[in-house]
Amino acid sequence: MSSKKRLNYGFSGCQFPVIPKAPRSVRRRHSHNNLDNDQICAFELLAAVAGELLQESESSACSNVAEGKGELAECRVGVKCEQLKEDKPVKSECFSQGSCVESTYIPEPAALEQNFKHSLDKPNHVENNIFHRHNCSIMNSDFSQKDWSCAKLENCKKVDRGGKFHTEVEGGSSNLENACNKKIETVTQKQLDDDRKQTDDLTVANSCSVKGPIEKHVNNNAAINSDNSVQFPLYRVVPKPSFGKQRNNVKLGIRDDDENSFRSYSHSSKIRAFRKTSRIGYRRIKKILTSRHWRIAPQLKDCERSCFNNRVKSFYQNRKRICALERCRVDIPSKRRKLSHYNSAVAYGQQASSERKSNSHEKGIKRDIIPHRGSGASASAKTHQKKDPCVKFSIKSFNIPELFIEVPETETVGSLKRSVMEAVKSILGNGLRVGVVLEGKKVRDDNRTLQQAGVSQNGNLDTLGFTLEPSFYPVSPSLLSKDPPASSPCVADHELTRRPPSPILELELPSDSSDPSKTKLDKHDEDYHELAQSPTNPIDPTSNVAIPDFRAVVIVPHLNAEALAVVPGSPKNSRSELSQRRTRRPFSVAEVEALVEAVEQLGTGRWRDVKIRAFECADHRTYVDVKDKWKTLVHTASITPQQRRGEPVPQELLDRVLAAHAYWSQQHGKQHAEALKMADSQVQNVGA
DNA sequence: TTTAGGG
DNA sequence: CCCTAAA
Repeated sequence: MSSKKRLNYGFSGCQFPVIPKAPRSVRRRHSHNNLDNDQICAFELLAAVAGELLQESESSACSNVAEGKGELAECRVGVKCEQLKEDKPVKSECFSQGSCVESTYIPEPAALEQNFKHSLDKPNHVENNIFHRHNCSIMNSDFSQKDWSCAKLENCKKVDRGGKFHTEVEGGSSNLENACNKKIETVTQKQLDDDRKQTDDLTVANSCSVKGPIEKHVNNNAAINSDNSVQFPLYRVVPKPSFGKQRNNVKLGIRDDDENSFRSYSHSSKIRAFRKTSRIGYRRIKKILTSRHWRIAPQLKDCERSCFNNRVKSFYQNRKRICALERCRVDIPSKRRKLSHYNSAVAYGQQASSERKSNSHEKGIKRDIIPHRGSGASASAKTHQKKDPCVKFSIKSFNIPELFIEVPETETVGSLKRSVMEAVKSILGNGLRVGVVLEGKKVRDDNRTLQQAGVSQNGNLDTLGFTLEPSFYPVSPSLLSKDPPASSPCVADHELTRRPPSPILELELPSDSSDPSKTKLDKHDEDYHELAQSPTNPIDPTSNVAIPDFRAVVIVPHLNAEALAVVPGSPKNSRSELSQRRTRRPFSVAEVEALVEAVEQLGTGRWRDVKIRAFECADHRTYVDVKDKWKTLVHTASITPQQRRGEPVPQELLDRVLAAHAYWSQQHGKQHAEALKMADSQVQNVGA
C-alpha cells in the first residue's frame, strides 16, 4: 500500500493523469466500512504467506529474504551474509553521498536476483520521478533516460554474473558515465556535500550492499549523478536569467524569511530539493529554541551559528560566492516565523552576538532595546501608572538588515568592501522607516497617543519593539498573472533582470495589478501611509520589491517590511506571539481563474496537485489555501451577488465553479458507490 | 505530508 | 486563514 501511494504522489508532481484517483474520503470510507472483512482476509492471507515462507526458509539456507535484506543476493554474488550487517552504515553513507539515483541503483542487483518484482518497480518509479522533477533536464544531455536504464540493467547483469561489477564499470564502458562526463564541467566537493544534504530525503530503497566494489562505483559516479539530478539543471538547462546574467555582479538581498523570498522565483525543482533540508533545520532549531528560550542558542555549535548567518546563501549554493567554504546549511522554512516572536521576547540585554545567532536570522535585524526601568521611578510607575506619563527606553542599536552579497572569488577585498558599502548605502539611502510593534502587532496609527496605543511604563514595554522598514511600500505582485501554468516558472526573474538599470527606484513588478498608480513609488508610499491608518484596509505589507540599482548592485526582491521587523514578545503572552496570522493575500481574479481551471481538470480532493498546477510559482499559496479558496468560491457562487464581498469574481467564473463542484461531487459520489459495491461483493465472496 | 472539515 | 484529526 505504501509503495502504491508513493507511486501516485511521485508522479503526480508533474504529470496529471486524467483519471483521478479516489479521494481520500472515499478511500477512507471504503476501508472503514470493510474493516472487519478486510482484516479477516488480510490475516488469512498473511498466515498463508507466512506459512509458505517458513517452509521455504527451512529448506533453503539462503532464502531468508522475508525482510528484504538482500541476503540471498549477497550469497550469490559471493559476499558473505555476515558482512551485510556491518556494511549498513557504509552503505547508507555511500548513498547519501551521491544522489537519489544511487539509492535506487544499488539495490537492483539484489532485486533482480531475487526476482522481486516490486523491487524493480520502485526504483524505476523513483528514477522517473527524478527525471520529471528536474524538468527532464537530463534528457538534454547526451544520454537519455533509456540509456540510463540500460546502463543500469547492464551493470546489474554484470554483478549478476561475476560480481566484478566495479572493474567493468570503471573500465569506462558505461554509457552513462561517458555521457555524463561530457556534460559535467566541474564538480566540487562542496557540491557533493550540498547534494548529499539535498537528496537525503529520497528513499534509500532496500538494503543490498556489496562492500568495496560498489562503494567505489558509487563514489565515482556520485559527482555525475548528483550534478544531474539536483544541481546541474538549475542553472544550465533551466534558464535563470537573473542569476545567469549577473553571475559576476554583486548581489544583495535583504534577508527575508517570508514566502516572498528567492524561492518565489526559484525553479520548482529547487524548491523541492530544499524541502527536506529545510524541515530538518527547522525542527532542529525549533527543538533548541523552544526547549526553554533562545538564550540557550549560544550553545549551538559553530557551524550552526554560521548557518544562521549564511542561510540565504543556500539558495545559491551551486554558484560561486564568498564564504564558499561554509559547509553546513540550515535552511529555515517560512513557517519558522512562528518562532521568531517567541525568541525575541528575551532579547533584552543580550549580547549582539548571541542575538544574531538566533534572532537576526529570523528578522534580519538586531534589536537592542533596553527599557529604562530606572529603579525607583519605574517601580512607582508600575503601581501608579498615571503619575508617570513618560515612557522611557533606549534603543541601543539597530542592525542593518542582513544583506546577501555575491561577488566573484576573483574580486579584490577592496572591491568587496565597496560592494558592501554600496549595498548599505543603497538601503539606507533609499530610506528606512521605523515601525512600532506592540505585543506582536504593528501599531500603525501614528496619531494615537502612546497611552491609547497601550504603550505605558507599567509593564508592557517589554512587548514594545521597533522595526526598520523600507520607506517605500512594496507592491504586491501576483506571480500568477495571465501566464499559463506551463510557462516558465522564472517569469519574474526575467522581468526583474530585463528591467533597464535606472537610478530611480522602480517598483513595478510583473503583476496583473490593473492599477497603474500602484507602480509609482511616491504614489505608493502615500498609499501606504494612508492605508496604514486604516487597519481594516486589506493592504498587503509583505510583498516583493525589486530595486535595480544603477551600479549593478541589485537588491534582490524582498525588501519586506515584515521581514525586517523585530517583534518583541515574551513567553507569557506567547499566544499572540506564537501564532501570528499570515498576512492576508486575497486571490486575484487571475488566480481564481487558474484555480478554477485546475479544479476543472483535476477535480476536488487533489489539492496538492491543483496547487502545483495553478500556483506552482506562488509559494505563499499552500494546498490548504487553495482548498479553502475553493470552498469559499463555492460558497460565493451560491450566494447572491449582493452578499458577496471583496474583489468581485466574474459570474462566468463562478458558474464554472458551481459546474465543476457539481461535477466532481457527482464523481466522488459515484466512486463512493463503486467502493461500496466492491465491498459488498467482497463480503459476499467471503461469505460464500 | 495531505486531505477534509470545522472554526 | 487557522487548526487539527485522520490517513
